[in-house]
Amino acid sequence: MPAKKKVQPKKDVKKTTKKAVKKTTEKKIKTYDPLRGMKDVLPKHESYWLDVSRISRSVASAYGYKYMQTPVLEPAQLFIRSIGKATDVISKEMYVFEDRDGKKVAMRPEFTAGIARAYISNGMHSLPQPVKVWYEGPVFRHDRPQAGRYRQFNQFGCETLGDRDPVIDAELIVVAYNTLKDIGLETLVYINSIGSEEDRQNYIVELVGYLRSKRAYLSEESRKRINKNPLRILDSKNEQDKEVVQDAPQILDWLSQESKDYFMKVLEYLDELHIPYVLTPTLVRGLDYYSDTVFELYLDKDGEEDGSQNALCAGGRYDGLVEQIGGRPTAAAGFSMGIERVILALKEKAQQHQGKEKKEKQPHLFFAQLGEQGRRRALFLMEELRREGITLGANLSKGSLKAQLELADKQHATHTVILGQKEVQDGTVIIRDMSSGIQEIVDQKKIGKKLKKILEA
RNA sequence: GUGGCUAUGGUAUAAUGGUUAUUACUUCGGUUUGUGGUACCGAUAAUACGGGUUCAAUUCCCGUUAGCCACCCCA
Repeated sequence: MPAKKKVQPKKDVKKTTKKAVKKTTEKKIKTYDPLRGMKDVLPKHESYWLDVSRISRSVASAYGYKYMQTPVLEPAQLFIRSIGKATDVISKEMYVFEDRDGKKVAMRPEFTAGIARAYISNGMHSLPQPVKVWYEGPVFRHDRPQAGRYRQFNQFGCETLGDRDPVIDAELIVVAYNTLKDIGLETLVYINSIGSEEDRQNYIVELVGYLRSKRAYLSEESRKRINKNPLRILDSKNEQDKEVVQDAPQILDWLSQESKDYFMKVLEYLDELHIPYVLTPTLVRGLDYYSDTVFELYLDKDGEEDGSQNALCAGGRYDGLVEQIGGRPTAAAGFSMGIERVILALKEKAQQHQGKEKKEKQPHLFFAQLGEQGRRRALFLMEELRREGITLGANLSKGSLKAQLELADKQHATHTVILGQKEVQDGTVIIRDMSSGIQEIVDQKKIGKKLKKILEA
């Protein structure tokens, strides 16, 4: 304590001098960064986001899926009941809080539960079955951020509710596969069946028995999981564990005949569709509601080993979920895709292929204006042109022609329309070819036609 | 949640226990007022935050925060 007291006065002196210096040199207001694990999507990445969105929705609707939205906020209990209290997603990752009425709410950690809830809330069981929907939007998980892993991220996904048929499972996989393919990513489908609830219970008993007998050879991590979550040991990355798992009983051998037949049908349909899949007996999903078919789509990197965050898409059947949250028994299945991961993969791919791909020069137009008269006339003319479907870049707040041409150049404009005092008087504009520098005087009434010609060329 | 690495203008970087913290790009302005892609000049702008050691810390130490990586888990 006495030592501390000695230091105290010194501190004060330092603080005041530092502050004094800061105050005179700058007035700094605290700035804010995005919250941990949250990302700004920047204009320069516009095309990634818009392309992925456009392609995924067009594939989904081509297969007959309809768009739907559910709220970001739902009763916390909905997710707890459906995903499972013991799962990591619920027990340590969900954003839960009390709203101003003291109601316990959660930000959705995934879409499926909300979709199932909406199916019940809106009496969708009285629609022709099955009901096929797609969705897209942000979900939230308070996990530790890493490459390809954020606390707020976006999912695109499809769900088919109200029927149980292997062809549905196969269709969902095709939609996921084709979406990624159209986006430009070749993937491999990893697939397994975890059977019915009963099958799984029987299997777990057997598995735990086996693991206990090999307890000594397991990693410390996995030993803890024997009782808590034995299925997860199956896809452990630990080398020791992998060896033990190799000889472990396989869930496929414990499926009921019905589940086995069902799964075989799914695989047959996939063969029919020429979808490359890898039968993966160790694939188990982290959410409680899955039953029978489960699958994941990974980037098809030939030879390379999968990183941990490479699952672009995952899904499966969840026949018990709707009933679990209070609806009538309703078979259902679906998948969801991590948009950030898809974009990450696209960016990596773009880097690899840099230089190989030609940059297509799309004609882009710029409108430069000079002086108050020119600006007024420009406002009017651009409005007219836009109505004709011609889009132009411009910066009306810039005064000098030099600055505007500079901007036109930065935007890779192929042609620039120039309008100054003189042109206002004459009722004309100058159209400048940016690569050759050749300029042409055009009557204002004919700009539309002229520009359309340029755009078509 | 656990462990490892990291933190300098908007971006990318240099350097240092001691004068005014380097350079490039970007942004903005200018090089005689109406012509860009080159050149030149100028302006803005940083040692993440808090504490400690020291006469002196951006530099060394500790904590916090954030980022990256691996694990856990997941999209």
